[in-house]
Amino acid sequence: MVASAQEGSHAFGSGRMTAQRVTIVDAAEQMGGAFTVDDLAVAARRCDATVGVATVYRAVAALEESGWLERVGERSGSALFARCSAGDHHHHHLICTSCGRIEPADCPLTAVVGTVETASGFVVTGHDVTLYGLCPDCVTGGEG
Amino acid sequence: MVASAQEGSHAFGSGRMTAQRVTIVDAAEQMGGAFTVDDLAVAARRCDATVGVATVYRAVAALEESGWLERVGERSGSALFARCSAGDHHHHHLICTSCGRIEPADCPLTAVVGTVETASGFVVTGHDVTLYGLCPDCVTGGEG
DNA sequence: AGCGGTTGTGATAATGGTTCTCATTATCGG
DNA sequence: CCGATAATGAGAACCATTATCACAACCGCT
Repeated sequence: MVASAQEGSHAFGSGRMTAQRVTIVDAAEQMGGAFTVDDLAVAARRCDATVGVATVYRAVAALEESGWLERVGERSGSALFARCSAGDHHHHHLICTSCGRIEPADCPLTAVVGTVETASGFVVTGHDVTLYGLCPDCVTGGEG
Repeated sequence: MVASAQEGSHAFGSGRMTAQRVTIVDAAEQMGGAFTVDDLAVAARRCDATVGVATVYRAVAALEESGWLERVGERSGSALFARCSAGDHHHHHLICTSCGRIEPADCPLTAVVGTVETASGFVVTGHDVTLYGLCPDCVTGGEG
């Protein structure tokens, strides 16, 4: 399924669905795992060579705002983004250090925040959690 | 206690202990909570106006390498560092969103990693955790 | 279809943090 | 003190990101 400019409600939530944004959304959908803004710009330009860098940055910002994309870390100074497949649900990410695959993970912290608060005296209002490891494919394929 | 150039073993682990590095280490010790490289450079220059930015960056990199400093996040595009008071012990950080104070916290994840692994099929090999909240002082002083 | 207001676009300049360059200087073991 | 070499400082270079600005596309309205 490919994004369409005709949709009244789209990945951007509000805002106009322009041809460039369709291109960018399509490119993002075809990305496997995480990507930088530059990766996305390169991919988008394969469909429409006229798409400007600034447009990609703006589109990514808008897509992140709408929750369709999520910032999942960084790689050598560039922000990494990925499709968010977990919707509004509070979650974090499992990043495979072998193949780069990114999966959402239920927040493992809610159960232990109280313990941390008691131990530290802090009132915890938010947190970042990123788990690194090997995805099932890389575990079975790479072990041994 | 102030760093001394005479010590054979110092914050840098290996490498030469120069006057500039002493200045930088002293400045870092006098910082409360987290600071950017620029903050540190400004502070160091209050003692020795000739300390260059590049030197501070290099010193911070070396101090991070030796474990004496730790990268604890970022603020508006600049990396944040803080003295590591937890030594080699595996830990994370509690960052007060009100005063910026940073405290080490025991890792709350070890107990639940197994659950995540079972649920996801990933083999978790590492993780980043940062907790944001209000430190005891800001809770009692800022509430009500 | 025409209009006006708004939003998005693209090229490019600007910004800002960080790293690199390189000649010079300081440190350290002997 | 000496030689080897790591460290320094000034500024340029670098890179990701953001701002600027003139122009085009889109929307609702008539």
